[in-house]
Amino acid sequence: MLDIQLLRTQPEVVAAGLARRGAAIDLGPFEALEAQRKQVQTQTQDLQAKRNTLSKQIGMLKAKGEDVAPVMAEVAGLGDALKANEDKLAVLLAELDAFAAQIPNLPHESVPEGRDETANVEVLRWGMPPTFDFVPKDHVELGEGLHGLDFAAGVKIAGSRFTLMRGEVARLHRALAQFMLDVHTTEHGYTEIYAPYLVNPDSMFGTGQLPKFEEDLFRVERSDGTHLYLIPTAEVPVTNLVRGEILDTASLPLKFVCHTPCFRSEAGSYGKDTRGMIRQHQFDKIEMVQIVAPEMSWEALETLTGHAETILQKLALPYRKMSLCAGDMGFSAAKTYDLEVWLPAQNTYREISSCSNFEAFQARRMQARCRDKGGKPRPLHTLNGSGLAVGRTLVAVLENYQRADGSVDVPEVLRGYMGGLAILSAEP
RNA sequence: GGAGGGGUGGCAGAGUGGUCGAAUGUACCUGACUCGAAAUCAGGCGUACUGCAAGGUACCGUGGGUUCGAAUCCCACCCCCUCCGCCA
Repeated sequence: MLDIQLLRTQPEVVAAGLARRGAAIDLGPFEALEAQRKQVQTQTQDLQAKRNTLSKQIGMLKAKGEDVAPVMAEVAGLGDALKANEDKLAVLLAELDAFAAQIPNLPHESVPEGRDETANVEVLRWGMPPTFDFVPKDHVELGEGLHGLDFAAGVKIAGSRFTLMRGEVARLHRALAQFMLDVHTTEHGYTEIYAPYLVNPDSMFGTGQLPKFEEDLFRVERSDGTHLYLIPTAEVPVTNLVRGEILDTASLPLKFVCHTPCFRSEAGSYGKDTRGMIRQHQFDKIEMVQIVAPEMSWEALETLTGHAETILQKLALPYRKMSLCAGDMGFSAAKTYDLEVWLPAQNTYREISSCSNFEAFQARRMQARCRDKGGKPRPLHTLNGSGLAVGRTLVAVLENYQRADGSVDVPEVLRGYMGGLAILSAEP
C-alpha cells in the first residue's frame, strides 16, 4: 500500500513512478472518489456530532427529571439522514481501499529503467564457470542417472511440475537446507523460525499476494466456508509476524530465517521450464526476512543480499548479481536484486535468489509500526531474500560439480552434512 | 467433537444503558529533590481521519441488530484459556 497522503498530495509523483513500471494508472477516479469521500465524511461527522450532543442532553435532562420529549423529537429527525450518510461513506471508503490495494510499490530512484528482464542490469559477477572436457549433462540426466531424481514418479503421484527425490540426492537436498540455515543463524545473526505452511487471507494481503495475485496461489477450502492458502514463500508467514504490532525502534532490526516448502500454481507459465525441477509447484526455500527501522532499509538490502551471496560463495557456485529494472520487479518491491547461478547445461545464469526492499509498502498493509522513545508510531520497513532456493541450488550443484562418468562431487562444505560422503555415484 | 470461562489502552486490570475514549496499577516521557542514581513527589502519556486552530468523528475481538444514546443489551462468527474425548 502506498502512503495515502502521497496519493492525495502528489499524484504526479505516483503516476511517474508507476509509469516507470510500465503500469500506467489513471488517478482521475481516485481523485473523484477522494473529493466525494471528504464531503460525505464531513457531513456524516457533523450529523454524528449533533446526535451525540443531543443524546447527551437527554441523559442530563433525565437525570434532573425534566421533560425530554422536545429533544427526542429533534434527534429523531436525524436518524435517516445519518444512516444514509454512514452507508454512503462506508461504500466510498471500501472503494478507495480497493483502489489503493492494487497499486504496486514505486521503484526506488536507483532502480534501472526498463520494461522487462532484458533491461536488468548486471551489478557483479563472481566465480568462473567451470570448463569440462566433455559435454556437460543437465540435472535431469544427471539426477536420473544417480537414481536420485524421479520425474515420472512425481507426475504419477501428483502431476506435472512435481518431482520425487531419492537416496543420496534427497539427502544432498536436505544437507543444502541445513547448511544454509546454519550459516545464516551462526554467521549472519538470524533467528530460525518454523512457520505455518497455510495462512489466512489477511496474511496474504499483508505481504501483497492478495488481492491481485490469487491465481498464483493454491487455495484450501475448509468445511466452515472459510479458506486458507498454501504459502508461496516463507516471506508471508514470517513477515506477518509483525502485522498489527507497534515495535520499539530500539528492538530493531529483527532478522529471521525460515526453511519451508513453497507452493505456486505457476498459472500463466505453461510451456516454460517444463523440463527438470527449475519450475515446480512445490519447492523448498530458505528465506531471510528483516524488519528494520525506516532509515536502515537500504543498507539492510545490501547486507541481506550479501548473506545470500555468501551461500553461493561457500558452495563455490559461479553467479552474477542483477539489479532488476522497474518493469521486471514484483508488485510490492521498491528495489530487487536477483542472484543468478551458472547452469552449465543451459550455458547461462538462472535465478536462484531474489532480495528486495519493500520500504513501508508491506508495513502499511500490515499496520506494522515502530515507535521511538516518546515518539509517534510510523510504519517500519520490511525486506526479504532467498538464501537460497534449495531445489535450484541442488540443480546448480549437480550440474557444476558433475564428472565425465555422470557422478557428482559433493561440495566441501556439505560433506559434514552427508556423513563424509565425497561423491554421489550411480550405485543403487 | 463435548462442557465451562474469557477477549477493554505497551502490559496488567476495573467498568453491565447516559458528561466512558474508558478507573487504577505498571511501563514510558517531562520536571522537582540528588554530586549522580535509586526511592519519593508533581504533571503528561492509545490509534486513525478531519480542521489553520479551537475542536469534531470513529475505534473496547469481528460483523449485524435494539435504542434518542451501546464497552455495557440481543444475534452470528472468530480467537484464546481450562477440563473431557480423539489423535502424530
